[in-house]
Amino acid sequence: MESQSQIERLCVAKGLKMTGQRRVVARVLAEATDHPDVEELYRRAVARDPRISIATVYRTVRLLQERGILERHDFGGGRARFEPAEHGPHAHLIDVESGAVLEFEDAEYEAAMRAIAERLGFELVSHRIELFGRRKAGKVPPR
Amino acid sequence: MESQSQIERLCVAKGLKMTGQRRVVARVLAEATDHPDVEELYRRAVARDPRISIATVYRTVRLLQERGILERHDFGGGRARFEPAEHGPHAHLIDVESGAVLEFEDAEYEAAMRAIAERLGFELVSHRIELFGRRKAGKVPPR
DNA sequence: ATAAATGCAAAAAATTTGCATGTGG
DNA sequence: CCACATGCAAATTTTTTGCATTTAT
Repeated sequence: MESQSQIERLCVAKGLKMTGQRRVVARVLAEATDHPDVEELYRRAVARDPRISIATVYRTVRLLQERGILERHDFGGGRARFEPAEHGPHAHLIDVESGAVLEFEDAEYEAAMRAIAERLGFELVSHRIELFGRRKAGKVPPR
Repeated sequence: MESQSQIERLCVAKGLKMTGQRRVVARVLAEATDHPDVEELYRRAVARDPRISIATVYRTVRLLQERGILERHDFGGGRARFEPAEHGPHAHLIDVESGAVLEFEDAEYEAAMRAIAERLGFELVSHRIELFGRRKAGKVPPR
């Protein structure tokens, strides 16, 4: 049997019943290096196992989101996109021309964000940092 | 005649044809201190002038967004929410319990964000900083 | 066994669009 | 005047749901 994905481990830790479908979605998410939308997740899931419906994908991402396992993003383009939350602290830089999403570490800013929240009387639960930029001439697109 | 709203001025600057409906939406947006969704914008617009349809509100926010006059946000809860872009540099703190959105200045971080983008080979076009927090016990909700 | 998950298709929401009509420049 | 904006309702798109059936524990 294939080894458990990180996402699946988190699901189990949260006491979720692990069905075949959820395992497939978990694996697809764990393997994604991009930020797929539901339609794309569904496509990838079906490729692994046709015995899954889009309704289940919707139900699953919603569930994982509520459990804090998944993060939902809106990078423009109309549809919600997802990525595992345990991806470590990070922020996004979106290329406004191509829509490509880069990630970068923001460990140094996390404390600062927490401090801001504290100042306003809040305990920081999570954060989102998104920079929208235009690739500078002469620069190679970072891979 | 009522004085022109800031948003309307921007529309004119962009060469947009100013119709009664657009003027109303512009004014509603200019007066909003919150981050209304389309439904809410429509409600407020209709209150000012019933001769407006929701389709026009959709068309208008899309147009203003494309022109960079409006910003679209996804604070969770499923629907897109809007605010004027010329609102100055700012970031949001969302109360995860109530969904309330606070704004705070982030001038001190803007330079840092720009530096990060530069490091990655990008010219910073805009950014988005969203903190999600839980109100700490004993703290009064900031106004 | 049994409470919960799934598929399917229908329903509900959210947004866009075609077209006849109205209107700003 | 006339290109473009609007209203309206229909069409799309996105997401949720009801219910009979299957499945994990």
